[in-house]
Amino acid sequence: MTDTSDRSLREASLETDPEAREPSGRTSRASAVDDLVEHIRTLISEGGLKVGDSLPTEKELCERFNTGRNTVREAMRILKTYGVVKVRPKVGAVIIDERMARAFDLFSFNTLEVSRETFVDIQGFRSLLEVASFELLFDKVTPEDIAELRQINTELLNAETAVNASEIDFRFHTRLVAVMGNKAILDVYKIMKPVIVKIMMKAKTVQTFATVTYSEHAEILETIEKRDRTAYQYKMKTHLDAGFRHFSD
Amino acid sequence: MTDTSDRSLREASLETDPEAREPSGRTSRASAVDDLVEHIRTLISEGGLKVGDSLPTEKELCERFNTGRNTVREAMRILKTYGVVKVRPKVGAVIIDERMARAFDLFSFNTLEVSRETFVDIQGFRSLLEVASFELLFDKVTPEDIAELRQINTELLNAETAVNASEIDFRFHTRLVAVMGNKAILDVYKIMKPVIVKIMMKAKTVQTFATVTYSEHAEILETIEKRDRTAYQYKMKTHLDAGFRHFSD
DNA sequence: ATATCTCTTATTTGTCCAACAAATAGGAAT
DNA sequence: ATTCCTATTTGTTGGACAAATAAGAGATAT
Repeated sequence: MTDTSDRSLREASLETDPEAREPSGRTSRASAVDDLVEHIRTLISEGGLKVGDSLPTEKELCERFNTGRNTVREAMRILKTYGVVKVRPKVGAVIIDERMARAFDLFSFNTLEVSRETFVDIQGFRSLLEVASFELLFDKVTPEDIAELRQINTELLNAETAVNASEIDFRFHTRLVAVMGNKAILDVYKIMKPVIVKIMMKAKTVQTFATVTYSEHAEILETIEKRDRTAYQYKMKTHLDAGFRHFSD
Repeated sequence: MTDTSDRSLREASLETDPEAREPSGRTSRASAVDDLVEHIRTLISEGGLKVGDSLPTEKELCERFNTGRNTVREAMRILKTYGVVKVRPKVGAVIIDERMARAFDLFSFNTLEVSRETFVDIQGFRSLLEVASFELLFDKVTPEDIAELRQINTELLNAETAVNASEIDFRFHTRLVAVMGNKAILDVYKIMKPVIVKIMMKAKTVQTFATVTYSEHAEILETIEKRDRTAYQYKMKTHLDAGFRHFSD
């Protein structure tokens, strides 16, 4: 009873000023949560809030935007999932920037099978990063890099499972890409990790990793050491295309 | 009163079987929401649910995992933000895969200024995609591609604002990357859009776009038409490095 | 009689409120 | 300076109602 009257009263007061709280000219036909997310985003940008600054408490957000606490919580949950705020009890919501880490989570849902198209696309991309950019790679690589790469490669020999081995395989190629010293490229590589690892494991046993993969890596490292451009491109391309025959569709 | 007794009763029953509901061996010290997300993820994978299949209703999830409805809603909100479910009133939550689209949202928070490091990284990446991959580009490009690129470039002349012009500039380069026919590369490019557009706008007016940028694009298109590898690489590299001098730090 | 359309109904999601538990920052007391 | 207490804030739950809508019931035309 009292609840009902309260509601109609509150909603009536809202009706007198519909869409007034919309910062941009959008239609406001979205859900209350989406609206609120938009509000908080403008609150961050127009308030000039930087990483480390705090957002108002849940209660203050309720009052400021005239909405319920669960709505505020769902909006904050979205922002948390985006990796732009970190909520700590009592101290409130602090602005962060962990969007890259969230992107990793995003693609870690690994239920779907890798299609032939995805395989071709991903390996084509990797070919671009790891084969075509050999000039940059040869220019920047140091003996320490090669030593580390060789160290990672030897771990392949002791891997106990194919899953374990594919993780090491991925680390080898990640370390190679890291030589280029470009953070954006490295981030992209890490984001793609789940798919790449899945491709690496395709039709491979732990023995395959310890024999075929290991020696291919070793040969690739030799071409890098000798700065043999032609051999590097050939070996790496062959290495990346190895899994191709398993898509006989 | 009744609320309190109910609660303690329920929680007591839970205490008898702590962590029993944990599918994996993780500590269960995470929040109820995070636990529930994990539960639903295993529900999807172990249930073999595919895109298009439906999840149980909120109420069923409450009963099955013995949790409150708002907790279920926050968990579903996370999954919605990830782009793995789409919830429609009455019909329930349907499994989708719009993670790539969500990744775009993720990086569309554009409050932070582009640092010199980010500029160098991003442009280095673009250089890899647009300069180093000229062989692939020249191999696949068609007269229709070039016609479309030229059409996009002419739109630069009629742009009314710098924001508008930078969007067209981005479309030009996106179209160029699309020629390679690799979806993964194109997706990465689109994800980076906010940063790239911000870089494009750096210290440029709408006049700059209509004069300098326009003619640089036109020259690049000519080198592609003539399959002039050397000229293409030089022109494109120069084009990408243009904004460099604005970082005099 | 069948098909199609409209209306009703029951179910489900969206939002809000109230209550309590858990964590903790900040102050009070020692 | 340390310890304890308290008030505030977030985390979780239950309940209520509004809004949307899928499914079924009923009406109408062919």
